[in-house]
Amino acid sequence: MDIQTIKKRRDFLKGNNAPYAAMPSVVVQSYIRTDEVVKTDESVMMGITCSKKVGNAVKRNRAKRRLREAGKIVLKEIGIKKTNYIFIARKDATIKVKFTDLCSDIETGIKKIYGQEKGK
RNA sequence: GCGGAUGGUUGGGUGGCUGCAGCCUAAAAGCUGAGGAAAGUCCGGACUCCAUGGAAGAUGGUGCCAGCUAACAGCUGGCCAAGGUAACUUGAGGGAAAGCGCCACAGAAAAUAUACCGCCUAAUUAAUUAGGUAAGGGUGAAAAGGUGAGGUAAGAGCUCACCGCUUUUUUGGUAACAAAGAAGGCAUGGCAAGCCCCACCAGGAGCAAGACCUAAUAGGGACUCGUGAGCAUAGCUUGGUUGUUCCAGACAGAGUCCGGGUUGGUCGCUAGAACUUAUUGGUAACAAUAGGUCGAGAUGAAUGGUCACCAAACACAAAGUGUUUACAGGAUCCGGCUUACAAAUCAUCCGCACAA
RNA sequence: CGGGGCGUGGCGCAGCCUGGUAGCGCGACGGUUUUGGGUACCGUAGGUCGUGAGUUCGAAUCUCGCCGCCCCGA
Repeated sequence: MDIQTIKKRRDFLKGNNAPYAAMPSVVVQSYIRTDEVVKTDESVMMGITCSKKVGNAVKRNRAKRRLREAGKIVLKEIGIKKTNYIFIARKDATIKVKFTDLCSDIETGIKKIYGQEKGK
């Protein structure tokens, strides 16, 4: 499966209105793309947000790397086509938590979002 | 041994599996892949554009002297002052007899001087008045040379000795400055990180600079000014030209508004005032010569995950186990400054104590 | 990459240029007025002036370094 990165600012802003799941180490947002332009592109897209609250440049870089690595592993398993996933790093927790816990947080976060939608 | 001073170095290491970015390639394989501060963005340059060059002013900066440097507010060496027993450290360290301003409160007086308590003389019963004086008291951060002696009605650089100060001469030093001599009898309170004066330096903007490609036969529309025109040959007037003015010079087009398209790609982009070793010159900063080396180039932005062993520190402590390993991540490049930094380590020097 | 501003009682601001006493409004607390509350009046407490140094006799104020926040231009 092909995993692309989200590069446009407006794609991130769409995530603000989308359903989200706040886990101890990460916040997950996700929505299904409906744009005319990206209709032909069926790949899974992943974006990472890492604000200044997380810390200095070293901490932000480390959080981004961990999320990128963990997101890749998880989305290979349960990623849905034509869907955008946004992972937001949290202060201290994203860096300090064990890698396997980070993966499981992302997985349960995604399942939470789409489980709720089906329930409604 | 204890306590200090100065300057420097390292900034955990090795390997396996799996991933990322660049180069190379048809593909694979392979190679390379953050720092001493990459940081803060505080200075200085290179580079690019403003066609170019010069001058002045404004504004800003620097400020003992000499040297180094591409340049600097940097560095090196020296001088002076302050601190320290010392090694050594710190210092925006020119000018207050160019001018303006300020010095709260207290105090007589805060800088053209003046006189509260005093001291002395005269008038005078006392008190007071007139005059002399600035030694003493008191105020203050600071009071118009200091100490001692002479002198005097009491005093006073009034006189003398020493110290300080000013002017000047000589000697040493490239210089800052130092030393010695002579003269003056004291004139010049402090603040310039208040305005200012003097000397020196600086054109502006910044890699989102700038250049090219694509969409695209990319350009179009409106207005204003100019290429020139007017007068009467000469000459005069009139355009913009990176923030002001002027001069030289170059240019033939320039400016404003409306509307349309893009938010893409390529270059700039890393071989350089580079790093390193040796020699020579220099007290040193540094320079020269010779040899060797090539060490990131991303653009929602690359170093991650995991395992094993070793190293150091700490805790529990019999082996061993557990925890920790700082500050911190390139964004055009370089030289500095400032700030942050676990732990380890090297060299030189000083003081005290003890031993020989 | 470049430029500018701010930090002062619990909150919002003066004072800084031109150095010497930190003040105003709201709020807090106590009292008076009222049957009670509000209003009004009187009084009281509360500030390392972001932080570290320097200049000065003396720094919220002047100068430099650092920290935090905000804004602007390309």
